[in-house]
Amino acid sequence: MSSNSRKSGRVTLQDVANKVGVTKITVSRAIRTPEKVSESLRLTIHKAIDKMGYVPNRAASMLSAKQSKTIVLIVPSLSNDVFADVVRGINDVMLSQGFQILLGHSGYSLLEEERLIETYLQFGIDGIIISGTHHTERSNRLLRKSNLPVVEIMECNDNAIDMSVGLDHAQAGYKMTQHLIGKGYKNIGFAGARMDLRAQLRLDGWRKAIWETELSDTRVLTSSYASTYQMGADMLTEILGEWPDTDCIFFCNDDLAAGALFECQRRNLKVPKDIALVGFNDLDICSATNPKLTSVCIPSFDIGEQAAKLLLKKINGEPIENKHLDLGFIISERAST
Amino acid sequence: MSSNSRKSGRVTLQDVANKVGVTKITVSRAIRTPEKVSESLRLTIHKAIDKMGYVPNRAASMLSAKQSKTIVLIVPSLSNDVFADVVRGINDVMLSQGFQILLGHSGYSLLEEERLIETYLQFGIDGIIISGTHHTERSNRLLRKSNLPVVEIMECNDNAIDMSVGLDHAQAGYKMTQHLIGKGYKNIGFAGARMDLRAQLRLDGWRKAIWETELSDTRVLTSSYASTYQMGADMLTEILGEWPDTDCIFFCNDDLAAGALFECQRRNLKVPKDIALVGFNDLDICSATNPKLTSVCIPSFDIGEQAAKLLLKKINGEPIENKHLDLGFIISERAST
DNA sequence: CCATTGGCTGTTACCTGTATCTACAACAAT
DNA sequence: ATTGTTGTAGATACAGGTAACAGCCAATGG
Repeated sequence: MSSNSRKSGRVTLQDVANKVGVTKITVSRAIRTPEKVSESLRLTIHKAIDKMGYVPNRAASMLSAKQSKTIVLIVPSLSNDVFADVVRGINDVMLSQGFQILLGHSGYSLLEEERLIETYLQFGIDGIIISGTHHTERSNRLLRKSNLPVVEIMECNDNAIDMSVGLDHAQAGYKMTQHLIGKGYKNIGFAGARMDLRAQLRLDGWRKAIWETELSDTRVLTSSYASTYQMGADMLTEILGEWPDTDCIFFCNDDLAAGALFECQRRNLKVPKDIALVGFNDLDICSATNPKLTSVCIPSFDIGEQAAKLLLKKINGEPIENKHLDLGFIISERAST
Repeated sequence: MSSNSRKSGRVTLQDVANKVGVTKITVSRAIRTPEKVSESLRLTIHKAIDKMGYVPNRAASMLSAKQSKTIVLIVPSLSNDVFADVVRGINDVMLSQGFQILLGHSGYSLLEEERLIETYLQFGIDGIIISGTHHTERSNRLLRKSNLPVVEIMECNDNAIDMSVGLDHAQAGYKMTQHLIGKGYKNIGFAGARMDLRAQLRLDGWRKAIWETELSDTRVLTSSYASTYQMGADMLTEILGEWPDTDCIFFCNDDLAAGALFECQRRNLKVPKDIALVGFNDLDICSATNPKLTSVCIPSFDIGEQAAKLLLKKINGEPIENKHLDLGFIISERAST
C-alpha cells in the first residue's frame, strides 16, 4: 500500500498501468490515441480503467499539454432567458469540439466580473467569451496581458479587446422609436433600470429618433437598481404622474414593460388604447401577457453560436475575415402598441 | 530568451523569482503565507508580481497541494430566480473562505448532469453541491467513487448520497392543498410540467391531502415538457374543458400559474372568484401580477448558505451533527385564492 | 564564549500527465 | 544478407507549483 501522504487518493494513470503491467504513457495513449496501441492491450487497459474508476486529472493535463480544451463564459445574469439561450448556443458548438465550458456570472457587477476573470485565468483556459465591451481598467489589462482569444458578446463595436459578436443597441433603440413614431405616438417616454452600457445605448437610440422630430425628449426615467416587475409598475406610475399625456413608453427590458402592464391592469388603463408599452429582448413573457407585448427580438442563440465559432477559429489559429459580427435584431410587433 | 517550446508563454513563479533574485518557493510564500517572508522582500516581490502580470497557475497548485480550493455547483436551470438565489447563498459562504465555485447547469437533463459531473471531477475539485437526489446510476457511482463531499440540495431526504439541504416537497404540496381545502375550495386540480422528482413529490402531497377528504383526485394534468407561460395558459384551457366545475388549480410552479392567470384575463374569468390559482416557488412575478399569486415560498438563499457551510465542514474534517437539513417553506397567501 | 533559538530562505522531491526521442521487434524491399 | 519501414512500447524530461526538511545567521541566555 502506498503510504505517501502527498498522494491524493484518486486513481492515477500509474495505478492503472501497474495493474495492467505496462507504463503509464501506454495507458495515456490507450485513452487519447487508441489507434497507437495494439487492440488486445487497448481492451485490457480500458477494462482496467472502468473497473478502477479512473478519472483523468485535468490539472495534470493542463500542465503538461499546451491546450486545456477549456473556455470560460462570463455573463452578467443567469436568471434571464437571453443569456440562457446564449449559453445553449455556445454549448452546442464547443461541446462538439471537445471543449469544456466554465461558467461565471457577475451579477452585473464589474468588480465581480474582474474577480471572475482573475480566478478563471488561473485555470489555464484557452479562451474567454464575456458579455459587454465595458470592463474595469484592471479587467482589460488582465485580458490583454493573458494573450488569450477574447470574444465580447451582446454588443458589437470596434473598441472591443479582440473580437465581438452582438448587435447595435443604439440602432435597435433608434429603429424601435422610429417605428413608434411612425405608428403615430406623440408623447413617447423611455424608462430603464440598471442602466448598463447596453441600456444606455438604447436610450441614446431613443434620443436620436426623438431629436429627428419635433417631439419632446424629456420623458426619461432611469434607475441604477436592478429591474423588477415592481419597478416597472412604479415607473409607469411615476411617468404618468409627471407627464400625464404620455401615450407610449419604451422600456429598456421586458421585465419592466410587463410590470408596467400589470399596473395598467390594476388601474384599468387600456393597453394600447390609453397607453402603449414596449419592452426589449422579446422574452417568453412578451407573448404570454394580455395584451401581448411589443419588443425587440435579439438573436441570443446565434450570438452564442457565432461567438463560439469565432473563438474556436482563433484558438486553432485559423484566419478570421471579420472580427466583429453584427447579427442585428427584429422588431416583434404585438398587441401592446 | 527561452526557446523551450513547452513553455506556455505566461509568467511563472520562476520568472518572478529570477527578476527579484530569489528562488520560486520564496515567491510562492510571499503570496500564500506572507508572514513567513521578511517585509522588505515581500514588498519587492509583490511589486514584481504586479509589474510582470503574474497569474498563478491553478493547475500546478492543484497537482502539488492537497486542496484545489474549488467546488462545483450543478443546477438544472439558470433562468430561474430560485437557483439564482441559491447561487448567491453559496457564493457568500464559499468566497469568503477563499474557495472558487465552478458552475454547471444541466437543463433538467440527467444525462447532461452526468456529463457535467464527469467533466468537473477531472478538475480535482474539493466538493460538489448538486440539485436533487435523483441522478443516473453512473452519476451516483462517479460521485461515490470520487470520495468527495457531496451536498444534494432542494430536496432533503435520507437516501441522499452524502448530505442534503432542502425541504420536503411532498409536505409542501400537502400543506398547500390542505390550506386550499380549508379555504373551502371543493374541486381542486393539479397541473405540472417537466415532472421532475420534486414536482412529482408536490403532486404526491396534493394527492395525500385530497385523499383525506371526499374530494375528487382525478383533476390532474401533467406534461413532461418544460414549463412556459403558454403551457400554463393551455393547461388552464384543458382543465376547464375537461372539468368545467374546477374552482382552484394548484400549479407545480409559478410560471404555469402566471400563464394561466394571463389566460383568465383573456377569457374574462375573475381570479379568484371564478377560479383560484396557486403557484410554487414564490418568484417575483407572484407579487407583480394582478391579482397577485398565492405561492409556496422556499428559502432559496438559506439553502445555498447552509449547503455551503455543510460542505465546508466536511471538507475541513469537522464533525457534522446533522447530515440532512430540512429548511421548511412558507405559504405566501395572496389575492389569487 | 558556546549552545540554543527563532526567523528567513534554499534544496530536494514530489504531484500527474504529455511531448519527444529511443528501442526493438516483424516484415518488406533491395 | 543487408537495409529500410512500420508498428508498438518504453525512457526521459519536463509543465508550474507546494511540502518537508535543511541550512544559515543574528539574537539570546547562561
